[in-house]
Amino acid sequence: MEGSAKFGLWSVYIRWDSDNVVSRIRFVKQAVPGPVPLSLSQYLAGKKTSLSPLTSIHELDDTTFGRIYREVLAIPYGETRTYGEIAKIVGTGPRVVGMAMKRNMTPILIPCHRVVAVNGLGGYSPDISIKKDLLALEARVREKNSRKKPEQVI
DNA sequence: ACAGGAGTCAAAG
DNA sequence: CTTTGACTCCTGT
Repeated sequence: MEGSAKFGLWSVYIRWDSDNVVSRIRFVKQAVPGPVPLSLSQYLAGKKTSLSPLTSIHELDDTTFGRIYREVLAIPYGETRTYGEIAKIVGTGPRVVGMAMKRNMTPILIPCHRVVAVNGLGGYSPDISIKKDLLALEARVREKNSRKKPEQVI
């Protein structure tokens, strides 16, 4: 199945199968007719902080890229890590982490927007403003949720 | 083999 | 403050 959901000036195209395995997510300018998973539209609306039960087609094996994707998946909603931090955990260089992010077939699901440079945003395809907007959305939702339970703030 | 990245750090200008 | 260079190491060709 495939379709797209609006996100600001862009649309989020998604293709997935009946087992909730997502084979492609991509930002497009023109909407693609068709359904999207409920969890995605709720995430984009700031009503949900998890994309479950969706899973990515990417292998999370013990190759360098597999380990990188595993670490990126573990970054909590609303938080960020730097390329260098991920690289250190996985035991590789920061540029390799950037390379893995660029080749990520399922952005948002594997939250590469939460991986930033040590001194700024870092890059994002096809448009850096999408990364900024996703991080702003998560920060806003996280702020709203923490206001409900002040004690839970770290 | 080899070039080149969504990076990082330190040193120099 | 900005620029430059060394470092890194995996991937596609």
